Amino acid sequence: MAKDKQEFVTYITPRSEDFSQWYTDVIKQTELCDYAPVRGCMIIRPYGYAIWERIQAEMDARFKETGAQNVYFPMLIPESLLLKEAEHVEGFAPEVAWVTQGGGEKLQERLAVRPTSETIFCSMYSKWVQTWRDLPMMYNQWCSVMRWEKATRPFLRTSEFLWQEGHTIHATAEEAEEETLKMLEVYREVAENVLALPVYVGRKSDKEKFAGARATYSMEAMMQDGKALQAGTSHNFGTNFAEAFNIQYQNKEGKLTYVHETSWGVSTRLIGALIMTHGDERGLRLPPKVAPIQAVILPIAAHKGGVLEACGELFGQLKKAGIRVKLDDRDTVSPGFKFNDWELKGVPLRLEVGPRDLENGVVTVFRRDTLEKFTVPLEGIEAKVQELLDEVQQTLYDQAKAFRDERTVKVTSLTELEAAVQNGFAKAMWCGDRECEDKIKELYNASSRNMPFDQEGEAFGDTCVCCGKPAKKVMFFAKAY
RNA sequence: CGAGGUGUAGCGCAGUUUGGUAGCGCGUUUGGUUCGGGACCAAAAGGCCGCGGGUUCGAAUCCCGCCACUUCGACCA
Repeated sequence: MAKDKQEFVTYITPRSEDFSQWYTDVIKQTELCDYAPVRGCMIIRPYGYAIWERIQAEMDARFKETGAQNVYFPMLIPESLLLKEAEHVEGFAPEVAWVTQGGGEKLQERLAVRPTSETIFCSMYSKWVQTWRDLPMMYNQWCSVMRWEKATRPFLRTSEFLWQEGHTIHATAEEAEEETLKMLEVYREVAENVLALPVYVGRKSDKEKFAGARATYSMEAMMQDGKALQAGTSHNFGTNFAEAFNIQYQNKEGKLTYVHETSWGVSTRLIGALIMTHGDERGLRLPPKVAPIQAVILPIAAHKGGVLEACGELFGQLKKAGIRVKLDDRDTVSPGFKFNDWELKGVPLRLEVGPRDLENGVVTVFRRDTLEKFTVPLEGIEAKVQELLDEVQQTLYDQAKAFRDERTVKVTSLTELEAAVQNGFAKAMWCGDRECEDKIKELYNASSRNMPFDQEGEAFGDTCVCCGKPAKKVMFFAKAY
């Protein structure tokens, strides 16, 4: 035991030095995932999957409240189906993986490994929908999709990724738009209240919208290197797909009418967002509401009498109070190792129980968010832990929001925009022309993110940041993942 | 797909310039002492040096080809 080693030693690359390397280090050391022996694919390991399960649980409960039902559709989509909607094909064709052979025989028609499932949902809608009484139909599926990405990065962009895709059809344009916005709001609420990720919600430009959509809405989060991460999307397709797939119902007047369709999705990318938003020099910091382990109990000098017993009792108390708690009673590693291990893994609270604590009837608590260490009486510990968890949740959100707000800059010239996107978001007035988006991308490698809903209230000028022509749109620009 | 970079023990790397038969740190195994911030001592195990070909008495090292990974661009949840 080296007594002189009092200071915390980091084993990961500092964020400030190389953010990418820091991200890679954190992922590796926390054992969230590993690279698979398959091009661009990753293996999600137990700890990473546990986080995904928490996200799933929170999302799924809300989906059900909105009336969406879970279903499962096939992974393979016949080429003819995929080709039916022109814009959709054009958008996805470059990144589709194909199955051309089965059981040693060449297939008559090749099958796409789904990059997304609109087309196969549509093929079924056309059979299922007869009358206005059948509407709306609201489905969701948890599955994986595959996109043959050129450059991949764990959780942020992999060839295959886990996600949730909701697909709904409605009788009217109004209902479809309402659904699209409602689901975006569900995403925002989970992102901010559960994941502690402050997001900007708004509408995508035509350039950036989903292939085949009439309108795409997104939530955009800011990572600690100032880059934007699209953390969830909700699309309104209008009757685009309905026309291509002939999805019609008989309305109350007995007239055949096209349905209005939506889809919405979030993916394991949210885990990447958690890491890149909350992580620090010691690794991951998980908001208590998504943390698979909210508090870890560490026995100190466990070989001494009474310590393990006290830990076991504390564990039982907290578990009974509904806290996701873990007792780390490994006798193979030192307490110092465990401190670092759980800090790296982002567990919000650490409860140390040693002989000294027992003498005083307290536990030593360490907050992962503020790195504060203090003692708390064993008496009434459940309530105190719950209170601390709530505080950590709030602090992480507040820190992330302060960071984002500070780095979101209103700009009125390209010079200002260039400076702003170096370490955050530029909020600018924009004429709405594709040419200006392209130019900003070309010059500064920044893309349009989305337009806030309250355009009137947010406006701060009337000329385009790029071309100087009249502009009514407020748009966020940023470098993006 | 364009431009770089890297492939050597589970992980991180040195060795390649100037060819001579495989090294370091961490981890792992065994034993002992430890335990309030990544413990210490001792011993041990672990290699198709990315793949294929060539040059050479001899190749991790030189030459040719391929593959994989990776960074930055273009494309994307």
